[in-house]
Amino acid sequence: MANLPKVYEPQSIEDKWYKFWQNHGFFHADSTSDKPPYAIVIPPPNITGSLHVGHALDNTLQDCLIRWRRMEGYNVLWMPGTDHAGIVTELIMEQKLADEGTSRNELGRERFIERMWEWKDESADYIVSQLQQLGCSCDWERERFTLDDGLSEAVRTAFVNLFDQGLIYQDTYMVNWCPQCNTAVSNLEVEQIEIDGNFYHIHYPVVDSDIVLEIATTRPETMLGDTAVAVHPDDERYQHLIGKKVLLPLADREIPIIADSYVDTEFGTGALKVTPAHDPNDYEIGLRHDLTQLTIFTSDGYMNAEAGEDYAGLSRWKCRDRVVEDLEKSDRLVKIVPHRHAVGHHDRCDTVVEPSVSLQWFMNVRPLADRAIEATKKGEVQFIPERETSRFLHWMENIEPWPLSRQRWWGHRLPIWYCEACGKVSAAMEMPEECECGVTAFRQEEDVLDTWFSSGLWPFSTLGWPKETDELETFYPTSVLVSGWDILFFWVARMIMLGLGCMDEVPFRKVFLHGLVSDDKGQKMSKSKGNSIDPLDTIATYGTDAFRFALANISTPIPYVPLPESHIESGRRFANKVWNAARFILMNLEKFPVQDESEMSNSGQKLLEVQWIQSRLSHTIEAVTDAFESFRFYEAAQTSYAFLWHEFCDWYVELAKQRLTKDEPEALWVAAEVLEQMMRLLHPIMPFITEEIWQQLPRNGTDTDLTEAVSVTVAPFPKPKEKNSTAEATMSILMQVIDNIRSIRGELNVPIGASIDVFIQSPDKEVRSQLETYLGHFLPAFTRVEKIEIGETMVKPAASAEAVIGNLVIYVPLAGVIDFDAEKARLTKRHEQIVKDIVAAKKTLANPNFKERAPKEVVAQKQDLLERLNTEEDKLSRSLTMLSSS
RNA sequence: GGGUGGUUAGCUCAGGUGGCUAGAGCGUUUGCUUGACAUGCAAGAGGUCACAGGUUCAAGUCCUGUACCACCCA
Repeated sequence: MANLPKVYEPQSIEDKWYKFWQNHGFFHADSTSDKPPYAIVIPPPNITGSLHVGHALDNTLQDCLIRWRRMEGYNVLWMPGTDHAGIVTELIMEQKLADEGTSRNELGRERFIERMWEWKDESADYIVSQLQQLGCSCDWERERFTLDDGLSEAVRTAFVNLFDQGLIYQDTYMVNWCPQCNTAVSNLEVEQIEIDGNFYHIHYPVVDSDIVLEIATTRPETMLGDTAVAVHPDDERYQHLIGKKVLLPLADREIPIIADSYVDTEFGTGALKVTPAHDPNDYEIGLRHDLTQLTIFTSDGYMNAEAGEDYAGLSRWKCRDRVVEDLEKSDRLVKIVPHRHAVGHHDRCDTVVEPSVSLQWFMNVRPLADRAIEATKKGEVQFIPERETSRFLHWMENIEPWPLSRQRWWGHRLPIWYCEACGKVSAAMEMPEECECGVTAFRQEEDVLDTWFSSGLWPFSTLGWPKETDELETFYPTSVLVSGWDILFFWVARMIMLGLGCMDEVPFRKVFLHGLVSDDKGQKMSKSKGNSIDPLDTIATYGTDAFRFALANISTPIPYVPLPESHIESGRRFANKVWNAARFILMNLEKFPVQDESEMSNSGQKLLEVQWIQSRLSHTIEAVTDAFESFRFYEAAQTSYAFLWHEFCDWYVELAKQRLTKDEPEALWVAAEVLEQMMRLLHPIMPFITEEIWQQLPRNGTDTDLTEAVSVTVAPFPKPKEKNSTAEATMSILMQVIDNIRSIRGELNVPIGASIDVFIQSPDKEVRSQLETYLGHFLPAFTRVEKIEIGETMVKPAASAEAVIGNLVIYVPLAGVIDFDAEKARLTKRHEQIVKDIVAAKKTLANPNFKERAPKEVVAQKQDLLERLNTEEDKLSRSLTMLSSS
């Protein structure tokens, strides 16, 4: 065996094993297998360059599930791919073009798209390599991209179907318009951000009177598009003005004063300027009162001619300044009051959106939303954590039409055809041959679809839909979707609706929504905030497995999961611990080779510590399996960590060492077997180190699935065996005795090298016998002891420290060493705690109702506790008295 | 304004359906180069489970209210 380095070196093994797995085709799913299917479609990363820590978390958790199920014998498919991510990717490209001194308009649509494809190839390759470095066991032969031919066909098919069902329609409506990106966006893409703005109070003079109406607005420039002023019909202050007109300052237009109950009398001055073309609420008021919609902005956020010649050509912000200035000059500005309010920003470019009226394509999602609600209520799709269900349902119940079209180039052009002659609109997979009017010339819609439309088809378009493929047959609906909760509405909801619409079945049975990775201040990590961790840097510094362990370890069910550096370091230490445990075992196996692998599990079967560790291992396997089952990855990680470090290494390996000094290798062989199972158990979380170690370990030869497996990746996931509560109980007493002796030594500053004598008194014959059998062997592994004496009764040796465990007392004579004050302080502290616990236990037991109503076991347990505490208290208080009098 | 989640050790978090003497990691104190591991070993310190009521034999856990924090939606 090669020399194993003292410190685990992840870099030297990760590439090797990933290539090994790929060369063996372990990740490739079989579309016609008899094995039960298990499928996950990856949330396709945007081709915006590199992955961030959120992707690392999301994909680590998916890989855990995938690897676990693969080992459990499922026919596993992890479908990978990337998303063209229309607007964001275009923004990146536009920045690149600007750096090159050109622009997308200069390039033209065709050349621009070519550039995008070049970028896509580069970015997708990089993303794939990052996922591979993370250890993701995706089926790379099936990698997809949302603009692939097949997926594009799926988009057109879905679109045409929905159009034919009357669910997709064209309409002139108010939408959120991004002047920066020059496109409509949906509500979801608008982020409300609180900003410090102002309330501008403006006088609107009432026509043919001396009265002025004071209105307050946060956006004075929009007054140029006002077509009314509204007051509440019941507002006594303004009753007499309803039906009159005001002269709109600056524009010098007369506009009506109308009554509408939308107006909040408490808010501002109770008089609302109405700009139907540039405010969603005003738009509704405008419809109710048949007001003119006066558009005053250009699509890129400048004032147009309707704003008046003084303002046309100014930007929105310049215009605001000019309007305020002019109002002041004309004495119409009453005051400016600071006012904090939420303003909608496009989430992709942070530009303030401009609500505008335009002609767009919409999808009426109501019918599919209703089906999604029904499917959810029937449990056809289940959300984890459960609270997400109500968030989902609430959103679905209040869903609004989905604006589908984007005035962009990078994406799926709508399969909408306009007849050049009669203008007839039709939806079709390809350009129609002839229009009803006999003309054969058509023009395809210029707009592209919202990116989320193609993402919404992802769970079945990647499996070949609309073709009827084996993959669809085998893997749809997929098993689970893993994603951050922040895209529940954007993506998960759309997949469910479109899945129901196209496949007549939900796209996945379970949706696991994990938290978002945040920094130690609780802020979501993001590149723009500059507080994010780069996965590749982290992997280079700590190793993939350490990083993955940390990610699994933090993924508790809270909305923001902090990932401090210390957690990743902790992961690295754990990897190193695993490495060194293996190193110890492998080094000693050279000296004590396993004689008969089929006999491994029977090795040393009569040894208490063997029975104990195997029982503890079973508990661990059970807990980890259950944790994966219910998406509690943190529990899987923590349970494995605690067992491997604090039971296996701290106790069992130390005991095995002890056996080796006597040339008894059975305990070592069991250690090898336990470790072998632990490598399988940990493999989903830490794939690389487990493979490296597992390959070198002997395997129990009775299980052919195990012995024939060429990789831990395809070895069976460990199964719990029978537990042994007797061995666990006995071991627990021994461990407590040892702990107490070590405490005495530590707290009373017994020199490390000094040997001590130990006297143990116990009235329990069985316990005495167990101590006699094992203590002599166990103690030297953990502490330096010269002589042990065990008896039913015992006189406390002079100048000794003591410890009490129930009715068992330990004396450690420390003549010349003992510090009586320290010993007294130690016992007093323990005594005080016990007295407190006794009071509490007595109080419970004193209550007659407790004995009547509590289950028998609970009562017995409590009585038992009190008895033990009383015994300990008795012994401790006696010792304390003696200490005081000496 | 509506909704959801949170408040447990110095920090970050665990504590399904109420029932051990409330846990972990990190940090911290003390002592150790003990033949797997100083990315380690050993021994400690550290908590009125936000507050106030209520239900119950029994509340960190369930209910109501309050305070504060975070997020989502309008």
